[in-house]
Amino acid sequence: MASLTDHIENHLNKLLAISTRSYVEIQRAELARKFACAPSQVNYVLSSRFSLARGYLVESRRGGGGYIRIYRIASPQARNWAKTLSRMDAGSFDPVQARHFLKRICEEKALSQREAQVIKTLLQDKHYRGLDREDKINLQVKLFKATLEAVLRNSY
Amino acid sequence: MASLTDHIENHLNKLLAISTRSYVEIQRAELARKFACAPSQVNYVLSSRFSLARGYLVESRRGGGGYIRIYRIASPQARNWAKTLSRMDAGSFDPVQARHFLKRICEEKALSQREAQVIKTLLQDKHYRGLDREDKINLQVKLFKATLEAVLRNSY
DNA sequence: CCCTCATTGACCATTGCTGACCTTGCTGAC
DNA sequence: GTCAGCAAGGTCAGCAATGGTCAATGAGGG
Repeated sequence: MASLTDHIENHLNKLLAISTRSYVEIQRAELARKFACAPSQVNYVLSSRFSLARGYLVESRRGGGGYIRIYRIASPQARNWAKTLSRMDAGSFDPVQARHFLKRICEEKALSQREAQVIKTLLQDKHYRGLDREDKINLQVKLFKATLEAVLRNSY
Repeated sequence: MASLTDHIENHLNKLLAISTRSYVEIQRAELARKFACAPSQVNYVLSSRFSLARGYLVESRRGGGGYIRIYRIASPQARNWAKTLSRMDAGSFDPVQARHFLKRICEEKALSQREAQVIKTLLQDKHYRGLDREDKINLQVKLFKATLEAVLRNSY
């Protein structure tokens, strides 16, 4: 069911695709008018669909002549994923960010759709019902890291 | 005596039959309205008639613009694995057999080496240290099944 | 009379959307 | 220079729109 958020996401992705630069520049109010929604809806789309973990960078300026720029950032190399992975621990782990990370390396072609799907499954809280929060997070981190490392090991 | 459940099952099967895709997409509330029943009745139909054991997969999303998708697993072979999977539970689960199962579907080219590697990783006991034996087995079963379901869902 | 399958409702979780209020940058009057 | 005023964009709490779970209850068939 394509929601408004989905439509706006699509629109922005199209703009990015046809842009000759590495970014696309929009005006929040104008975009809101085009989709007949509240301006803050644009912020919602940006934060839920164009986050850093998904490989985008958003930059903006307020005031007269203000704008919002959305950059598609260049792909990190495989060794950087390892670094990112190693930085993850129970303390800072966030399943949402982890999912974004998966989507990202999937887009980089380092992971197939199916592989991503499999690993994403491990991040679903429902499988860990009955455990306390700490055990759950701990397992999610461990399995997430272990499985990704297994994949990356096998890609050479 | 055709029960409400039977009627809904029939309806969904018709939709599946005429669908051009490998799945049908519905909205729980809407379907409940059409059959004048409680929304949770739909969940009952899904779990009792469109289970993995019967060769179906169900995927859903909550929130505004949410949906429920029902997939019919296309290949008879895959339906067979699904049945095997659905029979696995904490009582009978055995990591050794699970590995054999992986090996088999790997040989049948339904699973890549890398995918198998990922799933094998989560069968390793070492990740579950600190949990009681029962919790461990429980998690291994759940994750094993859930990840393989993810593969099935993506094998079209 | 039981036992199993079917139904329901109360309560919960997740995602999307909006409006009220806040912050920042610019420009012009004085 | 500085202060008022307008023109952006930012934040966040809260409501809306979905679907999920589970325990209690009902209905039929043996």
